[in-house]
Amino acid sequence: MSSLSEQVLPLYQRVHDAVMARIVSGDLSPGAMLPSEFDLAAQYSVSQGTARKALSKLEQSGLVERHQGKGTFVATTTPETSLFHFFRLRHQDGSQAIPQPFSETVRRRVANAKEAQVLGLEARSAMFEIARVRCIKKMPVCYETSVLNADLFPGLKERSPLPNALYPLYQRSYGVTIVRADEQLRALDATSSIANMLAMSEGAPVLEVERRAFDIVGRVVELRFSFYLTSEMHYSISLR
Amino acid sequence: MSSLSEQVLPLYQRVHDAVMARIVSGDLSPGAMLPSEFDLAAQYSVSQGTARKALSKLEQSGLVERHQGKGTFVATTTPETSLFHFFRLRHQDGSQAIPQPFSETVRRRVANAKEAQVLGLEARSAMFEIARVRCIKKMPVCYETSVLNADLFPGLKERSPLPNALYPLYQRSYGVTIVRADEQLRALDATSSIANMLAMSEGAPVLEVERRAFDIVGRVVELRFSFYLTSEMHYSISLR
DNA sequence: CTGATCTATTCTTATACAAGACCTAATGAA
DNA sequence: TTCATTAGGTCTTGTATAAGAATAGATCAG
Repeated sequence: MSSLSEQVLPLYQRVHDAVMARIVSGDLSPGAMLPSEFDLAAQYSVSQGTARKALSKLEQSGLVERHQGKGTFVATTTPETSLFHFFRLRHQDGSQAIPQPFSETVRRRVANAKEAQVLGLEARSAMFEIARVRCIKKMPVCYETSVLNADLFPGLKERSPLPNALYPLYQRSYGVTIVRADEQLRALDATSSIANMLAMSEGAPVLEVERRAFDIVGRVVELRFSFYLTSEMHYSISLR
Repeated sequence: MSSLSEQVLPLYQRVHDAVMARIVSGDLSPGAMLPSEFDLAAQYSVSQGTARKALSKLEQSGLVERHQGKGTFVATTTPETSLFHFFRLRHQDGSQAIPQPFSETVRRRVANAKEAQVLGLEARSAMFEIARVRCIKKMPVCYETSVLNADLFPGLKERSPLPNALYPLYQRSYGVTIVRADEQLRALDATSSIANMLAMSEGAPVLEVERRAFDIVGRVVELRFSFYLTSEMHYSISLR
């Protein structure tokens, strides 16, 4: 009766925490089926209703999906929606714009001070930097650089060219599930190097997005800067 | 047994819908205490547990707040957080920037085609347009115009000058509770009129935000255009 | 004023049954 | 035989209810 989980937490909360731990540790990987309510109840010596409440909480937080008659499964896709949940670019008519990678370079280098601080690492830790230009209908619309802790993503450089959507790769190949992204947006005049890459004139307005991407346990695992051309497109978000 | 609510919906769902209807209609106004789980159960001839499930759903959607030992109350504040939940401007250090209204004009006019369509109204309906410049430390940082259906907000013009945060006013004085806002962001070069109002040079980059604000029942009740100066500030969002 | 008690509330846990999905074996027609 | 259909059975989650615990606040005795 000494461990923290032996606190006076409600039963359903303890079951919830235990199952969550199994998911986070990778013991239950995305797509895997969880024990049924009755099995879970037996495992933890609680009633089916209590196990059910634990699973419902996991469902609410988007960690699992439940289907009547079938079972409960670890969510494969990032909570809300599809592959492109964190792609916020839309055409003027509101339909989703999915820019294709055009050029890509993956480098290994050491973190600068800001990167180390944001990612919670020692100064000068080893990092991967992914730089890409994305196009829609042959027109470059986005330049972005992502920085990742090299320790979390071994062999990433060798996987280049990387898939269009990076987060499913993080999840499938490295067990890192992105569930949240905090972003800071600014309007800037394009620097000459960015203007070059986006085939636009220097000094034209671009939308800069600085993103910190969080995984399930709340770590910042990616720092990303994106520069969007928003003359034909816009960046679409929803506040609640 | 003919009305729609007599469908085969689960009991808790019917109770949920009924209570929600009372809140939306204003019968239960923000801050008001709801019937207890047992009272509600008696009213609708269900068990306490079923009434409880209905209330839990309302709590999840942010419509009510529950406190053990005290009761259940209609949420006074907009779901998530405070007065300034939909104010996304932040200083570079991440702290919230709350710009003060500097100048304001409220006009009554007819809707143009786009406004009528977005707000779901007849063409040339009566509207209120609120135009404001907002400042931080005497420096103008934002110009915004909001367009509202005049029928929903009688006498709005006479209330000028309006408070800094408009949504609490909508809620308290007009029973309109904003729960969601969809936004489209673009980087633009400032037009001469905007540059004038923001005391900046024409052609400098500004962040344009086009917002549709939704109330509880999913109506678009406000169409707003904001233009932000993002040299000292940024627009901060969180995706999940 | 203080502390015990009472009352009204939500919260926790348990149980029973309903409904959906899926598999398998029986059935029957071609 | 072969194939499609059907009927049951079984495992799953969903719905409904009840009983008692925990909490907050008011009341009342001292």
